[in-house]
Amino acid sequence: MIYDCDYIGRDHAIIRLFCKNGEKHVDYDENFLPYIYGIGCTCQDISRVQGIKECEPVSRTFKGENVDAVKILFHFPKDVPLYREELRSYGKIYEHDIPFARRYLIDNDIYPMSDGHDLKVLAFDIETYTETYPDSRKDPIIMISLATSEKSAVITYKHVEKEYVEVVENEVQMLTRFFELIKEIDPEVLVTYNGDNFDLPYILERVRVLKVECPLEFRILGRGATTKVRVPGFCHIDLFPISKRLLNLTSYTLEAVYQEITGKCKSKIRGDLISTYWDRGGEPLEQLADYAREDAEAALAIGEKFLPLQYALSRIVGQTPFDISRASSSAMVDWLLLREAHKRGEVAPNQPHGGEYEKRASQSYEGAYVLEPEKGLHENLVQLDFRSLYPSIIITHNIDPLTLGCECCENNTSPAGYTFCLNKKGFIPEILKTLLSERAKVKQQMKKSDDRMLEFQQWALKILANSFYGYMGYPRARWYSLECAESTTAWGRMYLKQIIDMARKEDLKVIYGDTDSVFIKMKDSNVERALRFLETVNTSLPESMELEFEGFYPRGLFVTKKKYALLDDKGTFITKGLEIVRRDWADIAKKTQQEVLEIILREGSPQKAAQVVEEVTCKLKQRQVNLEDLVLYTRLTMPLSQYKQIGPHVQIAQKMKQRGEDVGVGSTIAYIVKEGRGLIRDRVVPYQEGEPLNVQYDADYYIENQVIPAVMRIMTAFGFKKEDLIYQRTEQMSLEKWF
DNA sequence: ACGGCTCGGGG
DNA sequence: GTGTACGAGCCGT
Ligand SMILES: [Mg+2]
Repeated sequence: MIYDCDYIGRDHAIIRLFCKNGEKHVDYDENFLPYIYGIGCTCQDISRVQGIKECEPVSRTFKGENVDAVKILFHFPKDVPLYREELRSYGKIYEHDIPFARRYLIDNDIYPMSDGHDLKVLAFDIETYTETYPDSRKDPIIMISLATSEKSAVITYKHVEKEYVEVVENEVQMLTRFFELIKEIDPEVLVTYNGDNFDLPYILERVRVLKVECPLEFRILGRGATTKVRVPGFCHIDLFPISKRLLNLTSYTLEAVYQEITGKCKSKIRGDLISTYWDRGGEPLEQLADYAREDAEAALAIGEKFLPLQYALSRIVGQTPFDISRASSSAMVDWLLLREAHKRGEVAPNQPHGGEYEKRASQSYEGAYVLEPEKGLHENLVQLDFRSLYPSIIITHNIDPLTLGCECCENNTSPAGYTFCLNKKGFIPEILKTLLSERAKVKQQMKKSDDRMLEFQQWALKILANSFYGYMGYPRARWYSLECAESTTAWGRMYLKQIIDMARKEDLKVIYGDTDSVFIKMKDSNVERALRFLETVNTSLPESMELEFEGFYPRGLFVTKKKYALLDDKGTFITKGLEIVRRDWADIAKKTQQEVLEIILREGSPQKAAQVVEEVTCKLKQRQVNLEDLVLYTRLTMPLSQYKQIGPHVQIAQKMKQRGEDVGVGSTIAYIVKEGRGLIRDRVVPYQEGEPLNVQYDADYYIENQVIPAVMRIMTAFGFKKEDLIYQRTEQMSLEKWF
């Protein structure tokens, strides 16, 4: 099984395949050469370019048509970008931007992670001595924690009396010991949380500053926001980008992700306090060591959850887990198609060039159909969903850049006005069919076997199949086609509207519908009628399309399009689009919103929810709330001088700086809005934990700009106005009653 | 409603 | 590394 691939050499590339089949070993291949394709030029032209290794005529297809192409070979991968521009003057060039190791896997029909996944995983994490924000040139690393499935440990250089702590003399020795341990443990996979952007570049810099002998190589690829760190010989997986892709959370701190996955809490020591814990020694130091260990253990736990899916995707797409774990689903589809094109002798279209990307990115088209909900609280809801709506539409209607625009299949014209030929094979629909039938096979196997790998395999296949529609509208896609993307959603709208119409004709009450699902309100918990409706619908749908029973919900709250909450029959909450997510909301707003949702769904009482809001506004006015519930946090991400929009946090940072406080890039600004007139940004005061505020907070601001907007997202569904929710000392309502 | 700006994880 | 992110949410118009 191959878990990573790269190449070495200065003027001749040698491919390295990192394998483990029981034993670990490296395979080398020095007989593979970089190449690109040229179309519309001859080898005679090309051989005029000095430095090219070889040129040979080849027959290929391009956009499905036979073409005479030339295969231009180079001595070394990095020669490609060197000669690219010159070669463009002789004709069109293709496949000129494919990293060498990836090209190798594709051309040699090698699929990484193919048999068995018995890889050894080591998770690690560092703690640094940081007073303001981390500066790897001067702030030392003070602890390194490691975790494997067998044990966990912390290395440090202050005395800590804990059985898992190994104490050494200084930072240099700690790093040396860390490298030694990696060698001893001998893992294939290195797991970190945000290691691409923090831990690995930091360790590398410390190694340089301290001139530590380092047996590992860290290759930093891409600088800035897209930094990735490759450690040759290992597969480094950063769980942060994976967590962002796979989970839907309000924040993606290690703690939040760990809790989501395990249901367990872990301790957290704020970054700016770590140096204090270190300096104090004694108990705080022990707590710091515990925290460090927990971090590595948490990363390992998250890794155990996410790695099998990455391995499965890697094996299906045919690229290394290192690359797969950092790729968007559209990028994965691109690599999958590239490989399939190569198998078919098809030259791949180029990525957008010049202004093409911007042009594509700025194009918009009509998306899915969303039915305006019948607002309010409903009971006994049945949800019916199309099974893989977009994949089945693409297959049924043979939606593909190459089948687009035919004259023989007028009856296969999308509501967007594009006709797709049904008499020739489409590239994308064919691959999609294979993925779906693979998935069906895996699901069959799952009935006979309880191999957990099958579950991840079918999940990976599902993810990929569902990514094809988005791919066609993805501006960087090689097989980009706005017409295809547009036609897919157009047909989707058509089918969903058909279902809604049919349901209404059968006298079923449709409460809401979005993209591929409808919610039908039943008279009681008996879902018989909905199931009969399903059967009727399915006989009328095209063969590969199917409407399915998705679930029954005793209660559901519908506010507007895309904003609703459900309570399922197990008592679990499902909310869409309602919750305030960003941290520029104060806790009081988040908590009140949550409480309102709970009361409405569990108790079915919007009136009681309104009362709760009124109570909160009352407490705010009477200054009975905790200061911590009012604090707003925002991070400074650039030097103060660079801000074009002066938000409250920028304003306060400017003030703090004038006062001589150190507010650099990366500091988190905590602030409270105080009473007064004028712009909010002129009325912010910094908040220090535990310090009493010597000004009054602005109760009106927290009511009008925090609590009310947060709960109004929900309460509008019941016709409440904001005046109904704010506590008034004079009873306006009772006055009205008298007249 | 739309477009431009800002942010994220790590210490 | 023969590749330079991206999507959500807010604010001002
Ligand atoms: Mg840590």
